[in-house]
Amino acid sequence: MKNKLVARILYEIADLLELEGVPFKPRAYRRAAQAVESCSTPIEDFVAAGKLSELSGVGKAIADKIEEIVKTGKLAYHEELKKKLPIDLYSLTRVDGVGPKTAKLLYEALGVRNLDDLERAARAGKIREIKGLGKKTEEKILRGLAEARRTEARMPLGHAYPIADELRRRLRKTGLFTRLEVAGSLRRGMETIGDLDILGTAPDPNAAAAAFVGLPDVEEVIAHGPKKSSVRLSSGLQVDLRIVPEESFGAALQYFTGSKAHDIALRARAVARGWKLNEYGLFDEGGKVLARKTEAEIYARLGLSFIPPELREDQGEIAAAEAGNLPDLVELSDIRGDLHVHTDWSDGKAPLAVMVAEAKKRGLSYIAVTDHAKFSQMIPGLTPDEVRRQIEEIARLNG
DNA sequence: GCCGTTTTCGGCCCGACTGTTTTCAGTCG
Ligand SMILES: Nc1nc2c(ncn2[C@H]2C[C@H](O)[C@@H](COP(=O)(O)OP(=O)(O)OP(=O)(O)O)O2)c(=O)[nH]1
Ligand SMILES: [Mg+2]
Ligand SMILES: [Mg+2]
Repeated sequence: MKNKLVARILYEIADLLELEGVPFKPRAYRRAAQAVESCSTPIEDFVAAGKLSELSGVGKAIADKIEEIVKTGKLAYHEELKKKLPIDLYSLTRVDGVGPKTAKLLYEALGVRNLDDLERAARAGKIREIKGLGKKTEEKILRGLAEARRTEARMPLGHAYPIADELRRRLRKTGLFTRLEVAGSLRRGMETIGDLDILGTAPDPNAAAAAFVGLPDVEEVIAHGPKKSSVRLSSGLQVDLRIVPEESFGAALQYFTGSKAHDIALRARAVARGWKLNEYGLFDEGGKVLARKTEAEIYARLGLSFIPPELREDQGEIAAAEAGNLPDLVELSDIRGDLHVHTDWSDGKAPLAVMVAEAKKRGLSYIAVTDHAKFSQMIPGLTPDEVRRQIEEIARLNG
């Protein structure tokens, strides 16, 4: 799967164009990069099918570039742009607090091209001498280097869930928060998540934020304010917390759930109506509140049916919501059966009748009983005769 | 460079925190 490689090159092009002062194109390249990155289908498949432009944000020009990357592993346009600034922008901007402008400044002042150069310059105390940078920036860069060198690993959704739950439990225990919800890619149910995004309301936001950055396994405080704080845990996982006024909770949940592209599209929709949408609410020309308490109100006021978080990727869901054409998502209640169930006939814990009763309680219409057969002394299993008897009991329960 | 029941041309989201700034640019969500 070459999605990561393609995204990386597109992101670099965005930074390089931005540094040249080119307007709007950086935004287009970033949007395309993000679309490719968050696409769970290999981008090669789109190329093979000639369907790259089906990705919203990818047009003819970028589609051609993606095809070139997939076929040759590189892109002439990208290499040409890099001649003017021959540095590893992608790696350098992975350092916390280092963006394209700082990377360029570091290259021009000190010849820094990569992370090793950056570390040498920081250790030698050269960075604090650059006009516009200082001691704190140098120290922050030194702290950020190790993290930037780690191989980029997004966390599987299933690993992130329990961590988020535990974090929420610990924050709730401080007694300083009234509401706490998980937002970001975790709420959207993405297969992998880059960080944890948590939204809260609190009577005393300063105290709540202080409790957050003071959690035991916080290794680094990236930002600390009454509305927004960010930390890195000792595991390397970043956690972002937004604290908003109670009445803005719906607008804030909409903002913080994202995705970024979905947020931007919704905000543009508000602008087209002469309104403004931010994490505090939807406002008309005069600043009057149109909606803010719930997400549902925000979508309704923008003329859209409610869009479930799982669909919020700006890949056609807004048009569908406007037309009332949103697909029905699979819910827990849609699960009809369980095709792998053990009972106490082998190594399961519950008797067959209990499993059947529980399955009915959960609204399942069938289960497949898949007890072990006898094949080792170590694992309990059914003999051919027991299988026949179990089949009879199943028939009785079905009857 | 992309996109569209306001448009196929003319727009392109909005705000919080930090550091070195004497008034705001850069980075990030
Ligand atoms: N309006 C707006 N919202 C943004 C922007 N960047 C991020 N957000 C919002 C939407 C995101 O889903 C949310 C959390 O940001 P993250 O960087 O954590 O992204 P997200 O959780 O979607 O993906 P991740 O798995 O963390 O990479 O903040 C932005 O540039 N503008
Ligand atoms: Mg996130
Ligand atoms: Mg985040």
